[in-house]
Amino acid sequence: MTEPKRYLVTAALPYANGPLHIGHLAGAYLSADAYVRWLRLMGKDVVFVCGSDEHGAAITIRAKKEGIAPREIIDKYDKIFRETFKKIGVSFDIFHRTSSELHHETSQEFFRDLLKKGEFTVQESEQYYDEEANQFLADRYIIGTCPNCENPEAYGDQCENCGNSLSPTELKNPRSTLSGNSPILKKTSHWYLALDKHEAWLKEWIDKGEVNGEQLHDASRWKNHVLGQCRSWLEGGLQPRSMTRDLEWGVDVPQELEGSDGKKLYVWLDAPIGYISATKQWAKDAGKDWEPYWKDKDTQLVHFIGKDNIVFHCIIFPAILKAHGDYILPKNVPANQFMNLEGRKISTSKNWAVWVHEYVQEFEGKEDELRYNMFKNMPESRDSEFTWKNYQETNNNELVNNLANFINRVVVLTNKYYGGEIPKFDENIDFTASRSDSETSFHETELLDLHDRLLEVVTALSEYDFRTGLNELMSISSSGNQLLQFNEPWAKQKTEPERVKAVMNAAIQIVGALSVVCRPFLPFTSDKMREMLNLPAIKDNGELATLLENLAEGKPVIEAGHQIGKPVHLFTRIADDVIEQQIEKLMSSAPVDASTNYEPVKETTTFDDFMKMDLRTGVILEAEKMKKADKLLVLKVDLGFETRTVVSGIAKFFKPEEIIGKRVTVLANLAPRKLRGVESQGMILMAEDADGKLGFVSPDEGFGGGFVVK
RNA sequence: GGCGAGGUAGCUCAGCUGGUUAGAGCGCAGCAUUCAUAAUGCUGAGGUCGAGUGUUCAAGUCACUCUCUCGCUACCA
Repeated sequence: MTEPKRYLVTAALPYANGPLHIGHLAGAYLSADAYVRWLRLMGKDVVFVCGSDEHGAAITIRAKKEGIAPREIIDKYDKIFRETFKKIGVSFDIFHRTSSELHHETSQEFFRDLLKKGEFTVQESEQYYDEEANQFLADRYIIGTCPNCENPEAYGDQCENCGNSLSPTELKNPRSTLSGNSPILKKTSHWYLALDKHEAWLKEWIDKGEVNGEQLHDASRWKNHVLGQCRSWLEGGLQPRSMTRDLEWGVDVPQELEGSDGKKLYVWLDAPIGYISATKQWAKDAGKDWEPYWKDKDTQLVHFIGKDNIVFHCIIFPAILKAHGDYILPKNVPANQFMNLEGRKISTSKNWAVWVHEYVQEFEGKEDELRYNMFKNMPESRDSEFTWKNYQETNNNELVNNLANFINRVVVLTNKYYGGEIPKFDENIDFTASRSDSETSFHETELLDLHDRLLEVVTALSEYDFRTGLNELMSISSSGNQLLQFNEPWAKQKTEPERVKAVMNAAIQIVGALSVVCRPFLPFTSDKMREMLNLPAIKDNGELATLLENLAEGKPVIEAGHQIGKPVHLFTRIADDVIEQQIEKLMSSAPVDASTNYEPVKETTTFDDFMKMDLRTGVILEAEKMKKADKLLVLKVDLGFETRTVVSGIAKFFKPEEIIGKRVTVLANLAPRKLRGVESQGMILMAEDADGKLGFVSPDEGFGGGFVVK
């Protein structure tokens, strides 16, 4: 495979329904950013696109709940995204929005095109429609009389009395749960992408990186978990997938199409196309042509995403791109796994997270410190963990003690001995080399060694191995510390000043190289170093490539005679109390937020309705786990007058042997229902806290089974 | 239950198509050192590679069984 002419790098579009946390950074954005910054330093033609994902049901539902327009929500988070990304140094060439006109046009155009190419099948059906609520009704929103058992409260998908599954049109006297009115049947059609048609080539593409015998990428370079998940999907057989929805908020299905009324594009069709519309907008702003970036075979397309997005980026979107015909396929999709926080999963709803917009505020000027820790613990091939303690350790022990300290030593000594002027030296003087500890080494081999070590960082980055790249970076700094330690300029300055000049010159070359190669990971530090060294700011335009060429030819990074600036502390220690404060904040904010998350009180009911329920005390006699079900326990409950079999979804929280003899509250007159083939004759009442944890509602000691609860 | 990904030194993780005494960073111990933000360098201790069985001249690396963690999925009236 030849060297690509240009690169297009995408990072997952963040969903505009909440701010960014460190999991987002570790999942996609920082690796993408390092990759792009590296490409720029190598002088490559690269475009880095992203944007807010602003459609979909979750935003609609939330807007309704809060009584505001979806627009308010997406504007709020789009703004936060932009500020946060900028502050943490994620260097998009464009951050676009899927609510933009250009995006709507682009997705519709795409849709039309796929339609024209016969990629869609239209499946028409009659669906209930609530004229008052002005929308089609999902099955669960319809209640009616069951055709089998005459239960008047059967749902559109299932009757809970007889357990039969139903379709809404089978119900007698259907009514809408939204308005109570009887809905009307209305024809509706949806467009299905014939994914099954693409199964064969997708298989070949995933397995071998080939399409029609043409080698497009090296499949062995894709991550295991990415390949595994794709194969799992392909094994299951691909089904046609609906690409339209009955929704109010989203990209309209092209209006000229029959039946497009009230229909929107499925967000998962619209979102990846967001990469394309973003590229278009970028091209427009930059006066470039967007098409080669998406359509030229010499372009390398890379999607950076979290593991939750794998199938969409590796199966569905490629199918769409291929179906369209003109578009290239991604060269790699280096999806990361998840990052946990202090031993628990990051959770937005439980407020168990480190919010990036808060971090950049509270730790202003310490953006690279977070970036460093993220790269260090990047969940490249399995879930990883962020802890504040570890953040402190990596900062103090690695950034301060190793990197910043090395640079500081060199700058301080150079200022002290030479007034800040990089010394000229005699090429024939030997000094101890950093890595080999041998006396035969001299200046030139030190430069070549530096060249090789930079190359190792470069190689790691090209293989999406950011963790290794970071380690290589730090080992360059370590070798600088060795160089000083072995040669002891502070001791030799008086006795062998000429030799010290050679050593210090070599040391400053390492610092100069670090100022360039640290940039993909630590962009702010890179800038600070350039300033301290009194070197021109990096324009992200091939500086690293030039540096490598020079070193290969034995040319120094910085010429002797150059005047550097005064020492500045690049990183400073983070004290224990700062870390303790953060941990405290995390611990205290989590439960507080959970408690504000109470379920709203339901609509007022009547005493009569309440009295319809027959609640009884009960005692669990037997309990066993339901086979082939993770959550279900089959219980025998003593109700005094009889023993009931009750199936309950509590297996995650209770072991069968532990709950025998437990007093419980039972809804005794609930219609029986079959669950996994076992008839459940009642329901055990459970309390559920904000974390979803369950607890029994138990009568006091002394109550046996069968007594009335009222 | 089905499928996928993992379980490697105290911690965070590398170990590609099976091949000499299993690696890195951090932490820890000892020694050296002071130019530097009590920083640095050297040396060292630490692992029956989740458990078991098998294939092989040879297995962390392949196969099977089991077990634990995470994700998707089904089942929580």
